[in-house]
This record gives sequence, structure tokens and C-alpha cells, in this order.
Amino acid sequence: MSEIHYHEPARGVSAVDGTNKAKIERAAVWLFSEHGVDGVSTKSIAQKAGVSEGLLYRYFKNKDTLARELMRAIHIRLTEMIIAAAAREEGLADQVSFIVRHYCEIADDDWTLFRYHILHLHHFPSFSEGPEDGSWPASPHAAAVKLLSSAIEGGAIPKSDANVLAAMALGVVLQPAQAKVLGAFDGCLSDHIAVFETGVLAVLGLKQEEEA
Amino acid sequence: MSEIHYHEPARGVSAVDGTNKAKIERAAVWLFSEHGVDGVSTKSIAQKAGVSEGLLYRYFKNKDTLARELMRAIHIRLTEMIIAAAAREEGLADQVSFIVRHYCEIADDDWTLFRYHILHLHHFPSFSEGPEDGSWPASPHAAAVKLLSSAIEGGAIPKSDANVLAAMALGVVLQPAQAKVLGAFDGCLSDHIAVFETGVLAVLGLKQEEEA
DNA sequence: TTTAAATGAGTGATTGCTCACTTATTTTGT
DNA sequence: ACAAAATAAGTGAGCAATCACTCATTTAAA
Repeated sequence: MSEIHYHEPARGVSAVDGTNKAKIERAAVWLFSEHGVDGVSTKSIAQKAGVSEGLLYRYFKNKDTLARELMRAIHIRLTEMIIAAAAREEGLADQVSFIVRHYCEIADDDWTLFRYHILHLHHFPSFSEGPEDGSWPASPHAAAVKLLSSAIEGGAIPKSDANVLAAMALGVVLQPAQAKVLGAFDGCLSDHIAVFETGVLAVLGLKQEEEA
Repeated sequence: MSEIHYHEPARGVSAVDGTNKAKIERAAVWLFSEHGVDGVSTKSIAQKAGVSEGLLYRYFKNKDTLARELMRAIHIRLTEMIIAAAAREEGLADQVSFIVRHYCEIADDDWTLFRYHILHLHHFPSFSEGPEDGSWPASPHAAAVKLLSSAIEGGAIPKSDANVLAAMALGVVLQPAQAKVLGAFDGCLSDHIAVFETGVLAVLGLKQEEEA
């Protein structure tokens, strides 16, 4: 199978850390994901974390920095996962499978942080802007566009708008994720990996099991 | 062609109305879509609308009511459009075509209001909850689930989880919409109706032009 | 003893909202 | 037709509450 080792990066944000900084981060990510950055007061974060309000400012310059660092953690984790998928050379179907599986696992691994990402990414316009210098994808979408552009160039996919195609393919997984976030169904995302994979391949115009 | 007349409901929120109430609504929907409900002050709404702050409270009970009424307008418009699609009897492919086309047109018709919906729906949990009494779909997602459940029951689609399938199908259109909202590409959504339709049919497991 | 961690009362600014008031429009009396 | 009276539309200073953030002080670790 000759796997390229995609080294699972650090888990969600301070997943099993008992420090006060970690407590603050866990409280913040929960509250931010639930009410949005502007809907959460520094007082409520401190209260939920069980520390004083002033302590937030020892570890973070201000509220916005705290919110941004948390968002950055999940955002780059997802982006780099897709970049890692693009580096694989077992064909497009393998890349799709890789992305779908890891996307679901990252989401399930720290669902609160993931919910924060999917609901409030737009609060940080800089995170969804195109690559700064045009070379490196700075978002999951940009990374997916790059991957599909290569696939089109290589003839694995009929010529089409990679920008739109990437969004459609991501949507097959992201919209169920959003539906789950909004309470439309239970269980973890990984339960539906197979269905997602079939769906993404269909959108890309590939029958499953085709393409050696 | 025997069209069932889906009577396009009222346009976006007070689209071409010069009253002060309309001015307030247009200012509010713009600011809300850009910064979120909690990120906008009543003072800034009044300022952008060119009226006094006190006037907001003549037309709306409070800020949250204003925000909710605007969200409700686009939310029920999209929901009822999908319900109307489900009432058509020209087959599933026709229903998909209907939904994709009208979804894009509604979005393009009042892009600001649509952006508000796609970015900030989660601010109003009541709008994404399941149908109150279980009978009537109260959201686009719920309406799509109902439509696909019928399709499965009627044998037009292989048996599967309608909840997940609906989310995947919606994602094919919604994710490009979100990508456009975040600035990933220009032009209007309707430019891609054909691609969306093909994608949705693929996700549903229907080759295009099949199913008499 | 020295240094770092942690506190919480206090700061000025801003929040959503009210209300006494002015201005504009409509209704009524003659 | 015209003014007086009544209602509606619109204003903005001001209120209590809350906001993000600071800092003198206390507590704990090295």
C-alpha cells in the first residue's frame, strides 16, 4: 500500500491539559462555538474556566487574539491535511478517500473546535482569503482547488472550473457536518465516511472503483 | 410542460421601498450579514439608515426582533420554494432542477439577505430545529429530507439515509454559495446552475437524462 | 528572597433601550 | 376653504448595565 506518512498533527486545542491556559482555551472554544466571538464576554470565559478575568490577559494579548489562535489551530490542521492528500500519488480516488476520512476524524476528534470553525470562520476574513503570495494554499478550499487543478491538468477529470468543483466536492461532506452541528442528526461524522466518499466521487464524475 | 405555478413570493426585504422602515431593514441586513447580530450596534444601524436611533423601536420591538424578522423572511422563502418543488409531479430530476434554479435565483435576487442567511442562521437555533409538530418542514433541510424520503419510498432512489443524502445534495449548491460569500469567486450563482444540477443528480445516484 | 502566577476591584467606553419632546400629517369643526 | 385639534412620525440626550481591559496587590513556586 506504500502509505505516505501523514503525521497527524497535534490534537485539538489542549485536549487533555490541566493547565489554566488550557482551561481558558477549552472554555473559550466552547463559548465561542456556541455564541460567536462577539456574543461572549471575557467575564463569562473566565467564569466557565474557573479562573479570574485578569488571567486571560497573561496568556493572550486580548480577546480577539484568543479567538483567532483557536480558529487558526483547526484551520491550518484541516488545510495541511488536504495539502498532505495532494502530495499522495495513488490517484485521485485515493486522495478523495484520504481527505474524507481524515476530515471526519479531525471533526470527531475535537467536535467543539470543529463547530467553532464551521460556524464562525467568516468572523476572520483573513483566513478565507486566497493565498497571500499565490503559492501556498491558505485554506481548505484553496488546497482543494489546487488538488483538483492538478487532477484536471493530468486528465483524471474532464476540464472544468476547479474553483466551483472544489466547493461542490467539499460541500458533500461539509453540509452534512453543518447539518449535524445544527442538530439535524446524531452520531459521529465518521459513521458516514463511505457515503461521503461515494458522493464526492460522483460529483467529480468518477464512478467508484474506476480509474485504476 | 404543464407547469405547476410556483408563485414567486415577495422579493427580498423591502427591495425597492423608500420608507424609513425599509431603510432601517436594508441597513440592518447589510450590517448583520457583515458583522453578525452581536457585532452590530443599534446606533450603527440608525446611522447607516440615516435615521435616529429611537426610530428603530417604533418599527421593531428590539434589536433581536429586527434581526429575527429579516432572517425569517429569507428562511421561509427558501423553505417554501423547496416545499413547492416537492409538490411537483414531473419526477425527481425535475424537482432537482427546480430547486437548484430557484435557489440560485433567490440568492442572486437579494445577495445581502442571502449572505445573512448562510452565515448567521445558526444565531437563531429555533430556525433549524425540526418541524414543531412533526408535520410541516420548518427549514430548507427538513423540506429536502421530506422530498427525498418520498423519492426513496417511491423507488426513484435506492434506500438510504434521507437525512444525510439531503445534506449532501444541498451541500453541492450551498458550499459554492458559501465559497462565493467568502470571496472565493465572482459572478452570480445562477451562472453555475447547470453544473450544480449535474452534481446534485450525481450525488443522488442518477445519471443525467435517465429516469423518464 | 526572588520571581512568576493569579486575583478582582476599578477604568472609561459602549451597549440596548427609554422617554419627554418636536415636527409632520391627518382629521375634524365651522 | 381654513384653522384648530388630534394623531402619527421622528428625534436625541440620557439611563443603567455591560463591555474589554488594567494594575496594585496577594498567593504560590523556585
